[in-house]
Amino acid sequence: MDTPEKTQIANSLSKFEDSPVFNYINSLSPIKPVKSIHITQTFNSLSFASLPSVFTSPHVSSHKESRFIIRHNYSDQSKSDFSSVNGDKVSSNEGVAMDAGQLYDNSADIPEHFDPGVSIEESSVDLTSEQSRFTIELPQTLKYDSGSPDRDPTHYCGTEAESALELAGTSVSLVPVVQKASENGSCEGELHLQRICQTEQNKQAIGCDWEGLISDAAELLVFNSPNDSQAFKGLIDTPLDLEARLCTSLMSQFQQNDMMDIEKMHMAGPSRCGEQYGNEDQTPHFGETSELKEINQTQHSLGNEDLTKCINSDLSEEKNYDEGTRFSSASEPISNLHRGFRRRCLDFEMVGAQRRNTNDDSNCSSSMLLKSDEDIASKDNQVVPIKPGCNSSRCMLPGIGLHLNALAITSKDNKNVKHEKLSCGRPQRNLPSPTSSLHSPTTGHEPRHDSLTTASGERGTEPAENGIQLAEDGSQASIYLLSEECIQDSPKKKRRRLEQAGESESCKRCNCKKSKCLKLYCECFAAGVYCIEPCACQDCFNKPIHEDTVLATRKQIESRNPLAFAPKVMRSCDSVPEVAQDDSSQTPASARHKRGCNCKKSSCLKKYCECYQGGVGCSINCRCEGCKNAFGRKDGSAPTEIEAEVEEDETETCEKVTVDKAVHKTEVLNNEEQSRGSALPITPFQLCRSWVQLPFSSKCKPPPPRSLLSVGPSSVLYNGQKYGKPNIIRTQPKFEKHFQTVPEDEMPEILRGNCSPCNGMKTASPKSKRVSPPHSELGSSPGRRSGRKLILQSIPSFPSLTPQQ
DNA sequence: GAGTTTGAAACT
DNA sequence: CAGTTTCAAACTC
Repeated sequence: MDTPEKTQIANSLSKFEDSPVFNYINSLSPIKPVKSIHITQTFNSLSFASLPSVFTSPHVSSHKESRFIIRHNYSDQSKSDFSSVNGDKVSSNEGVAMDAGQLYDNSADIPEHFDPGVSIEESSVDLTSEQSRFTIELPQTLKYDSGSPDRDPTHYCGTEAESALELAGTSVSLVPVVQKASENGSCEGELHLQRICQTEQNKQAIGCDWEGLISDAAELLVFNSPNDSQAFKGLIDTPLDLEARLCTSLMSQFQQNDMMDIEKMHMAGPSRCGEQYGNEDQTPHFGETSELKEINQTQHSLGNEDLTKCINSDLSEEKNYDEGTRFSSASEPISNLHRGFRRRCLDFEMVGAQRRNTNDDSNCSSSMLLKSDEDIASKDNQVVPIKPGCNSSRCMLPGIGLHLNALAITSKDNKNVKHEKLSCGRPQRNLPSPTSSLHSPTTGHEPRHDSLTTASGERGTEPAENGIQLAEDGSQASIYLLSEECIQDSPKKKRRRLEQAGESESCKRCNCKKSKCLKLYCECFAAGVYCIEPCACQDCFNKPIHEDTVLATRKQIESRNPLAFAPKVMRSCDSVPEVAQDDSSQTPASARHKRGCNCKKSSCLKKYCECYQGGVGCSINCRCEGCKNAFGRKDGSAPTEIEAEVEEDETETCEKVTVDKAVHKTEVLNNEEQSRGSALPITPFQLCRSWVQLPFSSKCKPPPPRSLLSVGPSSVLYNGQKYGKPNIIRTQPKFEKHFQTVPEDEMPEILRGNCSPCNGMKTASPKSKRVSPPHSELGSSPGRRSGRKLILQSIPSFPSLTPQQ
């Protein structure tokens, strides 16, 4: 599309390139220029939305990922331009990203990426051009559309170079597919991508309204990029239907927030759309603000906005779902978390995401790239579930943006997903994490549920269908299943969700009565998410309405303990897969509780024990008495068994192996490490990074969320559990459920990764109840080193984030 | 669903 | 830093 639009885009691109932020980003980490792009965007976004202390919190970083940022950028700038620009840059960046990816492992894949990238660019260009058209037209007619669509496209092209590339690849293929799909309107399950494309096409044809959908799809694609083609297809397919449904039902509420939610979802992970929407209506998450406002304005302007949003939400959800499925394959546990994230993700989560981006970029980007590669390969297959591909380093990657997504899917709900997720996924409580949950497909799910719940009735029937289809497809199926469940508004389902979510933490619900949900007692608050419907809290101040209060309180708490909002369970390695691979064996404990537990009566066999709850074995840091932690005792006895088994499996599944090793090592190493007292000073940034790196990751956020973020660890635990079938307690911790399916990738990463982060976290913790020994992990594990390098690189990004705050 | 237990978080 | 209190989740009945 050589049209003037392109020229505009090119100009915008040049602007971006010229922008100091962009340059800064590029300079930051050699690892992933692509991410840098994101970052830049994030920065922009950040500037828009005040990302207060939240960002500072590691938690946040972990959870959120590029998405938010990206979107923000989009929102900020002419999206179309962005997209085009991004596309161009992406190509260039891709090279960098590719390099990073190569570093990680996927050198082989890189070429593929490039190719896809090229194709992608073209495709992106087309999209952008189309989008630009829309934008142009829309402004006239529908402004809001331009925003969403543009953004999406931009996301597509520019946001995540990796994803973009991947997406581009997918998108390209998708477009045709979509068309076909639109014509045929066939298989929803298989052809999410097609649907998306269709939706896009339709939108184009239709106009602004659809643009939003398209953009959503694009976003989804971006996030899902890896497996996108499939996921997208599914998304696309469903979206149309869903759109109609959702739109009708949800139109009123979601519109504005959807974008944000989606973004958040991506970042944080799945959370209930409905809830989020509801909340968002009141107020966006912590971070939401300027961007949302802008979006909202634009959207509001259009009556169709609702529809678009709905669609977008749907798409995003679908995407999320898809991602979730994919990622779920990678990171299962995330699913639940994602839900919560999505709906409630706070801005800081965004920040976290950003951080993640930086960190994850290395990891994620690599992961993304890897995924993308895989995806690309899989794309051809269309529906092919991601699975094991992940075995390779890529598996790890999944976590990055996807972790949240993965979390979104509850193990129970998504059996298929679990299997698929094997590749990589990460549960994160905080989710804030994690992770960021960039994509947080799960969030998409949940949100959907919430929102859908209302609409669910509408969808309700379909879900089953979708579910079936999805079942076939696997990842998608899982997504659908989730969506179905979510959709099914029946209280029981909700309950299940909540329960699951609660377990997973993704959908945390609190029951605070005296803390006003402004203390770490409150799980929601601790996880960096707003309280939502399911919460039974009293006098709750943890709501968007009280954003200022929440932020202030958060700052306070963080001032006391910078790591307060960091995931309790640390995944040591988020860093690069490469490292993870190397480290896997070396790294002591892939996941450990940040501070360690202090159990005296529970023998670390009940959820009272945070370690157990997080699915992590107790470590030296723990001061527990009579530790019988099924995931790993202080002494390491129990875990060893599991580990041994795991090891056996490892041979088969590298990831698993790594995890187990990690566990063993962690235990053993922990001892060693403790003795060593790894010096790696864990600065908050590092911690954050670590979080970010957390594949969950996130996670983040932990996403970030204490537990959320802990995803990484949980994954580890899971790994151990999974692998360690023997002693494993059936009552798996929240994470465990997720992890059951936990993708190997995650595990490997964690294992590989090195656990430095954890250590850092521990050390960083102000209270420092726990011992700092963990440092050893970082230092000890080679992988860690590599991870650190990455971290360092990524670090620069952080500063920017905080400053923005 | 109410009550108890538990351990983290917060406070002193 | 240690001890105590507060709090809410986890658990039990």
